[in-house]
Amino acid sequence: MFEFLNITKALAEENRLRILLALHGHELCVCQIIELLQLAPSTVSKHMSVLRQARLVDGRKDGRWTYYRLTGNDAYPEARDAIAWVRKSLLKDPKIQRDAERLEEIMKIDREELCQQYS
Amino acid sequence: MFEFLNITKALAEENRLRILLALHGHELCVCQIIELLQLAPSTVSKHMSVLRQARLVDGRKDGRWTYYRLTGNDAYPEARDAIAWVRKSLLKDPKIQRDAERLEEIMKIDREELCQQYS
DNA sequence: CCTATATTTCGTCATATGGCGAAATATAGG
DNA sequence: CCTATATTTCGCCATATGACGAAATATAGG
Repeated sequence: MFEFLNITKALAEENRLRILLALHGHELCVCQIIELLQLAPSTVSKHMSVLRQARLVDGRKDGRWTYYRLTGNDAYPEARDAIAWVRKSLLKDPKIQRDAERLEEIMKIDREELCQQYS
Repeated sequence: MFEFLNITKALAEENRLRILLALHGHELCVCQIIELLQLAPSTVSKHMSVLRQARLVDGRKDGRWTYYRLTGNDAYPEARDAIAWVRKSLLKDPKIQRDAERLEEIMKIDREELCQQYS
């Protein structure tokens, strides 16, 4: 129950849902998520920690950057099902579609250049 | 997005999850849910209104009593999938199993007798 | 070792939410 | 119409949470 509640609470916030959808199919570094959501680094970091606690995402540190990805298939079943349900439910949502478009642009930007804006 | 968030927020609270699980397979009147959760009538009523707003449950007034049931198959797909996911994830949870046992006892109690305790 | 920089942690503030009791509402039954 | 009763609405309080900026941490690269 406790672990399941970690998941539902993690899903009960718009920005975290946007992050989950943005992470589909590739990992992202924190500054890319910051750029997408236009939130303070500390805020995004907190969201990532909530998502990680719920075991919906996993983080990997590489040099100065931290990359997050969906736990996906290697996740435990509740998390995997959750991600599938969220994706199915929101894929056609206008805000999510706009995010997907913006994300394509963001991923084209050189990471050095992108990150320097926020620290 | 707004409607989906209504669902995830409704699911992000332990007592509401217990209510959803308790409603599987039959409708319940408010005083039965009060007895199960041991919460004040006003608190339960608020929870039911949150669940109803999320279109996870539906209420039907019959005389002095209000009966709630899962929207289930006639629900819109996001709600139906949510209920199935929650059920699958929590069916074996100890607290939920104890609820199921207690609920069997509660449903044996005459409704007149049960309700009079709380108003 | 020193500096720059990416991220996290911490403290604070404003708002949201769960809980209750009191009052309001609705209905059954005299 | 009056009373009893099931439920909801409202107002209040305590706690949880999202937001930020400042400080702390970790790492790359001189």
